[in-house]
Amino acid sequence: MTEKKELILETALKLFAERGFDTTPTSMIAKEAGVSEGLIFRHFTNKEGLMDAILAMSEERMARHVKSIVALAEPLAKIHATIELPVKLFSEEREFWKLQFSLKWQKKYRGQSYRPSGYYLELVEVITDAFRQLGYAEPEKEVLLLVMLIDGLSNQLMQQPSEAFIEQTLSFLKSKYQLDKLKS
Amino acid sequence: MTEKKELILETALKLFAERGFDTTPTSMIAKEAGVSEGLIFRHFTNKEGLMDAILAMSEERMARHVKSIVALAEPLAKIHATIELPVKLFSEEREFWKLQFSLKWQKKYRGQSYRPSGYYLELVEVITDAFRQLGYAEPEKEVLLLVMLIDGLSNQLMQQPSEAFIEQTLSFLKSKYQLDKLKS
DNA sequence: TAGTTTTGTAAGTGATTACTCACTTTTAGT
DNA sequence: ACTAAAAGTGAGTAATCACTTACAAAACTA
Repeated sequence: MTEKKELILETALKLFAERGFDTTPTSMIAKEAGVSEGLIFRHFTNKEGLMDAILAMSEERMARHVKSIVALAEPLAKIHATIELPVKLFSEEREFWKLQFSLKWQKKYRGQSYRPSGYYLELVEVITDAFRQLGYAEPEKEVLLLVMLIDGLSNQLMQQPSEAFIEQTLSFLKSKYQLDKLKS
Repeated sequence: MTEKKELILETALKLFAERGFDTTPTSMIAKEAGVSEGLIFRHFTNKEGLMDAILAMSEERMARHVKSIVALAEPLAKIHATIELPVKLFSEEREFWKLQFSLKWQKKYRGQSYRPSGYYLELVEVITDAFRQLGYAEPEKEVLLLVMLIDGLSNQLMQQPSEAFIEQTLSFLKSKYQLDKLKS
């Protein structure tokens, strides 16, 4: 990976997240990155190839996050870490994950990288087990609920990313998943 | 509203939902609707004007749904109806609401019609009150939780719209909001 | 150092796109 | 029936876009 290739990748990511894939011309990416437009096509073949490279990065980063959750010992810690995941994601690389989430609604990319991939299935499995260990009656459904909650939380974070709001919401959510709550 | 104007609106809605705003040329809309391309601009000035007209429809339809929820007598019925809202939306006019949700992530339209508008604020207020009546300790936060849940549910419905799945999920969610559950 | 591959550039190019314009047809008010 | 406004058409047009090509510089290999 040469310096300029990486620069193109980062610039494209930033611009795609800010303005969307279709509304960001390759000429703009080149200009912003300070390289010739042709270089984009030398390295990534297509505009779509550029996006695919970004998506591959996403896959890797997410896999790392999931790995760290799976490594936790306590089932409750795993669940809490999962709740915290979107906050962590956005605080670290906001634009990057924003792009990921917006892609869910684009037909073009829903078939490829967003289809439940390895790390997602692993996380679901691990969290199901965590619920089971905690004595929940319907662990599979609880996972689904948690997934929905996290999706919704991500949406909220995009629209209201204030520190205070995040803190409040997180602690409220965690209080819903505590040892002394009923498990029906 | 002439017949052809309405035809343009419906066709554009369908195509925008299927293929996205930016990747749907006005020429395609005209061809599919069986009208001349110029007519689109006569009626809606811009391609963006066409989208604005669609967004205005959305506002109206959503307002109707909210009104019917607000009209319910029992607080629990209001909450359950809110949970059912996304299912109702998607079963009735899938493409239409899909477009709405995808727009949340587009900068262009986030400032305009998607900003918490009248009906949304009213619904939040009413549901907050419902939680209060049911004796929940923190009704404001419960509403937020419910909003996130509904966002997440909408996401799920887009990816897995099978009847059985919807039915299961709905009844599970409703069971979480029952009179005999604790309200901490 | 000679030769080869890789990285980089600048200037196109054809296709597509949103939008315009000159014009005709239909509708509606009096 | 006359007329003015509104609805509708079809053939442009300028601009933009993804991508190509011919070529040069740099980096690697022997």
